[in-house]
Amino acid sequence: MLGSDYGGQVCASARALEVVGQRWTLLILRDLFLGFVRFDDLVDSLGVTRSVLARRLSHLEEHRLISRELYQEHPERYEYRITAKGAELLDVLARLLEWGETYYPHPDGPTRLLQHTGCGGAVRSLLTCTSCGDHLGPADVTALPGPARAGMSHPPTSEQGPGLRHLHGPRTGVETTDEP
Amino acid sequence: MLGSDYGGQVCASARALEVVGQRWTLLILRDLFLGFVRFDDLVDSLGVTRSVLARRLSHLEEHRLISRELYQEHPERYEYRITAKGAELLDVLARLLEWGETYYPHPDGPTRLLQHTGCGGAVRSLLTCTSCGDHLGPADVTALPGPARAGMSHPPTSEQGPGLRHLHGPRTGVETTDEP
DNA sequence: GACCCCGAGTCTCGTGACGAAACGCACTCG
DNA sequence: CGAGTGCGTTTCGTCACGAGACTCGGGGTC
Repeated sequence: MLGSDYGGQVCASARALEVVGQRWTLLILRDLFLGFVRFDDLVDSLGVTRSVLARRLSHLEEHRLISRELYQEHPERYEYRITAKGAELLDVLARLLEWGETYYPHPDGPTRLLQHTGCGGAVRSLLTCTSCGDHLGPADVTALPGPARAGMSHPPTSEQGPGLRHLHGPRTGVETTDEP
Repeated sequence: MLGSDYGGQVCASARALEVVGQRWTLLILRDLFLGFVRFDDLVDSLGVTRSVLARRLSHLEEHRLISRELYQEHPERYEYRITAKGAELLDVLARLLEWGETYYPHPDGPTRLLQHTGCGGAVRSLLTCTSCGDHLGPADVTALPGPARAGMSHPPTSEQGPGLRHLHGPRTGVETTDEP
């Protein structure tokens, strides 16, 4: 499953998902961040098949989200490091982690915490307005077509345009059906 | 289910990806946010197969990330709305969008912009320290095992622990190999 | 040298998810 | 009555994945 081609899509999130949207890819980056940097460590930690892992690693390297570093010659052995480009996806993982902890919590409590290395505080990924600096909820955000999208497809049944107006207020709690 | 099983993983991001990690799922949520809320609109907008779309929608509804709303009786017709639970993944999409625009830009410029509905400013997803309030880069963050992970697997080759110490400084530019 | 161990992939094979496109259904409209 | 609409479902071939054996280069021990 999870091929990587999303056809003629113009939206940048589709292009991002063509690179990191395949099965295991994001989890591999998470593990690299956690310090699992060698092939067999990744296999053990993730439970991914060796063949799939090899494919993903070379794909990630091709796109320069990771780099291979020699850590031993005779037998040549490489470990994998996240590049800056790859590291910028950490926010995505952080948000996914928060979301998972919220709606599918582990019975014994959180499994991972992110900490600000400097001050030791907890780290969250927040939607932030670069103009007024406020932290926003999903309902405070409107999507606009950018320049590259002049006259392209827009929602047909425009009785509800872009946005989430049926959810009201920031960090809304409506229908917050937490479930096991 | 549906090939989305990430085995015995304890980490919450794996659990999150079991729900939204399948092909098309995140893009479906994006389109719902943009206002494509009916079946055929989604098919046209995404280019996804009808059968796959139907599977994804019912999976998303099962997990209460979306809800079906009757918009016409005789023939019963439903449209799909994002719930608050689903809307909280908007951050993930926002970050993915930014990342895609940065590293795989469309020749004609950005394709989507996110705007603060209140003040009109641009919206970004930022790692934020809840204690000191700073905005952080990936290299400023350390991952800690939480309570549910007492004595579980940690990186074996601990010569590099969790974190990204080989990238230095916030929002580092090292190796920022932008490429076509 | 004989033997086993290690880490990092590669190969083979069976299953199952996906893509394409036709089909079914319930209802409206002319 | 026949055509059109909106929403799925079915069928079928292909391709990606999971499981696990296998290869390869080299080290350690005796």
